[in-house]
Amino acid sequence: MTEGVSRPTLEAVAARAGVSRATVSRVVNGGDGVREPLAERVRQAVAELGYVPNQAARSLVTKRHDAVAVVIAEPETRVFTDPFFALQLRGISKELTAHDNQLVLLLTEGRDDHARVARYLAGGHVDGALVFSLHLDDPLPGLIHDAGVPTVFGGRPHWGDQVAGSTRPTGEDPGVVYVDCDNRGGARAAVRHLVGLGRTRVAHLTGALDQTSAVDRLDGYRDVMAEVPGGNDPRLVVESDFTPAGGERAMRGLLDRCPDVDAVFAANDLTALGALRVLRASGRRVPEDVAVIGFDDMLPVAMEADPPLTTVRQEIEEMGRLMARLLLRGLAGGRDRTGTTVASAPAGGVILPTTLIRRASA
Amino acid sequence: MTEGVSRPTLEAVAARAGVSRATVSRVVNGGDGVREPLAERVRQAVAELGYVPNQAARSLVTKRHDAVAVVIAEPETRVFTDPFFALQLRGISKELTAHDNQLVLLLTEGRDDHARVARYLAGGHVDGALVFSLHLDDPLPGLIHDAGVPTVFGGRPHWGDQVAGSTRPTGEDPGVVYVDCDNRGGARAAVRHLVGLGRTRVAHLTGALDQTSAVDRLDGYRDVMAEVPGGNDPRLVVESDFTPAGGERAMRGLLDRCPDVDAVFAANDLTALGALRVLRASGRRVPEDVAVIGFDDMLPVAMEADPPLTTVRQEIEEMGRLMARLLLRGLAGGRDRTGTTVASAPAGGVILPTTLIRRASA
DNA sequence: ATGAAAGCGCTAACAT
DNA sequence: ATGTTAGCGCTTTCAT
Repeated sequence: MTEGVSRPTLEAVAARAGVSRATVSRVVNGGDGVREPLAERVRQAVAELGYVPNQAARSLVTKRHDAVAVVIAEPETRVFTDPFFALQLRGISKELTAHDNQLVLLLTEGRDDHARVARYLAGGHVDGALVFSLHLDDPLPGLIHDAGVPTVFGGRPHWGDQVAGSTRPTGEDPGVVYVDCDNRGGARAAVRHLVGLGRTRVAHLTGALDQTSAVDRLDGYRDVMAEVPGGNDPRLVVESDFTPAGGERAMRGLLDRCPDVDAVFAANDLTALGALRVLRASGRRVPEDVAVIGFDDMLPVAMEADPPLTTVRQEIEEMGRLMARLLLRGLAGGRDRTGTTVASAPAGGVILPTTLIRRASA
Repeated sequence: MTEGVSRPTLEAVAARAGVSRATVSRVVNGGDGVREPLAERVRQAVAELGYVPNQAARSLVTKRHDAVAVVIAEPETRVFTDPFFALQLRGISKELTAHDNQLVLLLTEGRDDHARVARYLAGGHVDGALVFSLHLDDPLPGLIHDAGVPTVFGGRPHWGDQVAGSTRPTGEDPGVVYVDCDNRGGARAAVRHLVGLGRTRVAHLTGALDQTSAVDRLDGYRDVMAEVPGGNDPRLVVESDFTPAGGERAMRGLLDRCPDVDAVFAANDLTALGALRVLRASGRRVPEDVAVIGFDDMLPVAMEADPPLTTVRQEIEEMGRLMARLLLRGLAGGRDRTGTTVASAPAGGVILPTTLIRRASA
């Protein structure tokens, strides 16, 4: 661990090139309005001295940081057993990098961290925030909103959508920007596929219902089942929690109450995995006796399952990219001279499509 | 996406409290040498105005950033199908947060990104770096070393350890600090367990051998097998790549050449998963006919495998914490008045122990 | 113990 | 087109 000596400043470059600081600054920041021979001399000096601008000094005057925070609020362990966030991060990172922005990662483990994050965001260290908050009762979105930082949410946030039955939730804050996948549409496609297979007793193992994704998938299931004769048997819906253990539990309960079930739509791949195991243990064959579909296309789980899982894929990385792009666009487009951000990002949500991936389980 | 108005400055707080800027600064930074009544007035003003220090201005004078970069160099997809980095990140984040440091995440996808990262690090935006680079031929560690930023590596880096047979690799750069798990010892424990079970034909499916972890695990396997009669049959070692598909391929090859194999130590859980499937397809029972052990204790893979996987667990999150702690300690301890870092972090590597987790597969 | 003042390195008016 | 200059908000001597 060695420390370099103090780095050259604009001043030093200016001296070396025999110009003023302002000229160097111009060249370094794009070089408009500097004649070529001079600009070249400056670039020379920059290269020779290995000059790198001091970001702190720059931010101090520009009030820009070229940095955005990624806030992941997840007290549960799910984040860390699921490549979901890793993929989102990759997408975000790629997009940010392409626009010379840095990614400041803020992980929160619970209530205590919320204050810290809110303070950081309110402190104006970053130009904007990308926020993941999966739980309906999470105060973080509100805190962040109050912090007044331009924000894009990952996954539909909960505000004011008590009416779970509507396609576009009522009371949605028009100023809130978010990116999500088409949970409801994906669920519909899955259940339709099952019904199309001729299955008549199609069950649903839900996700944790304090997350909008779980609610939306349940809604999608109901959309289709409402049109199927005998499809609204409430016993076919079992609440679970997105985990394999939860999937097992739910599947066992389901088998008890509805031994005649011939298809299962699980809220995610992990849940499907648990269901698969219980089905196997019960002597049922998949997909012959019971067809199973998951959600996420979480690799390697889906592909390595036995049998390989038919599932609804969401383009996770693309969601990340999109979030970053929306935020950056908002930042670039915004800000009139009073410092107020001009509305330029699309308000409301952007929903990415899902695709049904057919493998062996359904 | 709304923008707040400009935030209060030190000046404003000073005016409000009726003191000088210097006094406010003292209170904000710990408050030594300010008498209580006055200090309290300042704290009042800070609270009333909701003052948060401007980090850019502060960094400009202190030359500290209270931020460290986490560099993850991983062109492969492995990072994103494996909760490994997510867990490390969590550990790092916790430790950093506890010391009021921010985490700047730098993901690299290939050579192009290396220059960018090197520039960023050399640019003095962060106080130090935590670097993950899994591949032996990766130029990044070298670049980072040249950048002169205090650094702690995750996983033993490759420099000068061509002599794979020694416990402490010769030629190890004494200035390099890294944290790793005891890959070799863990491998030994796994293989010893297999041998203790009475297995005589114990095979090893290696990881990608351009990664030190794979090499070390192979070495551990060889350590034990060298003492077993007939243990150095080269056909029992099959090169693989840490993926399930690779595990399948390797296992098939192994079965062809050594149908009498009765135990397999896979370089990681994913590889074991592939092996498990091939074994099942070949009609062999696990563990009765062939015992299988993995490495990582990667959940949910290991626990949800069929049968649940006996494996070598490494404390991934703890490794992350430790890396951060070492870096921070080096930063805090270091720096005499000339700005040169005083050696205070332990040179060389810190190796965390592994534990064998017994489940059903061996 | 407190205040006054000098920058940290940079950008952005404003001159020329 | 280029140079001069005034800060950005903070910490840190140096006086008092």
